Amino acid sequence: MTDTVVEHKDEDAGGELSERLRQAGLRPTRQRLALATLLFGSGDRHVSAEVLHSEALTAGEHVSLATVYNTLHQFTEVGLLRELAIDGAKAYFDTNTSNHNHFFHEQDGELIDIPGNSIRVDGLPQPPEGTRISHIDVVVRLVKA
Amino acid sequence: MTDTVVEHKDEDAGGELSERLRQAGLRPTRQRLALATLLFGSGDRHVSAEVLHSEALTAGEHVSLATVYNTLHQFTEVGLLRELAIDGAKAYFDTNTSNHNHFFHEQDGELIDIPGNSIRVDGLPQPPEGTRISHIDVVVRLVKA
DNA sequence: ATAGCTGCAAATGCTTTGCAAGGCC
DNA sequence: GGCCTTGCAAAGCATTTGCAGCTAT
Repeated sequence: MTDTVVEHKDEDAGGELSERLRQAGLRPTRQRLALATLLFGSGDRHVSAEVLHSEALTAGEHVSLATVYNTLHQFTEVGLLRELAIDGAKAYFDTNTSNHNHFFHEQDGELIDIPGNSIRVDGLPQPPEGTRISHIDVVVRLVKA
Repeated sequence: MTDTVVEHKDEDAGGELSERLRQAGLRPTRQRLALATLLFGSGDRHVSAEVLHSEALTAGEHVSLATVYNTLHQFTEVGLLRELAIDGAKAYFDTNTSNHNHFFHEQDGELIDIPGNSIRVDGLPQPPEGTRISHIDVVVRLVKA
């Protein structure tokens, strides 16, 4: 009854990630812990399903692509991630769920955070009847100078 | 040699759309005129390929879906349309190419223009070395109140 | 034990492409 | 006539789904 969860080779030493998942109502499975470690282990990140999947494989954790998609959406539902609709073709997920915005380099497809406190948006018209503002996305699109 | 172009039942009476296409370097074919009429005949619009395609069919003009896609992209290249990346799954094209922004109703998928002069964005950080700002997209996401 | 997860492969939905036939200048 | 366009069907991608087997509690 003492050392129940210690078995993985990842950095979730104190079970912090397990706890975080549990509090979100998600079972801390091997796959979810592996993905959570990749996502939250090293500062703010922007990932696509494909990239996260190959990172998991590279890290020696077998996770199917379908599970990566499921997990990204589940994490998004419980507020651990934010989904970004920037590029059309593929979906990006942002580990920084606080209020902030993005530079998007149209040629490279690169995405860079802009701290939430630097940009201010003024002059918003009243939202239409029966709706309220969920949030405001500002994407500053860049091209080569 | 007199009445060469008059044959279509659309509203391009004076051949204005033909001229507009020609000036953009696109031949004014039946299909492109039909789509241009739908797009530019009635104020600012946001359309998906699918919607435009069925409108064309309803209007009695046969246009293949592939041609709708081709045409939307060609119009975008020559600046007649602007492509919007708002929703991930499908691409929207905006007939209003001037500087303005959008309300997006996340539940309905509805898109509403915000006049370009009402919103002001302050506090933009310097763009990264070697890049310049192409444009800034502001999407105000709405949910049911 | 059992409700929840995962993996595989098939299916889906939007978009693009290849290529032969047709249309505009 | 010659090059641009179109249409069809097939191919392509990212993503989702169905379902049998596995796992955390």
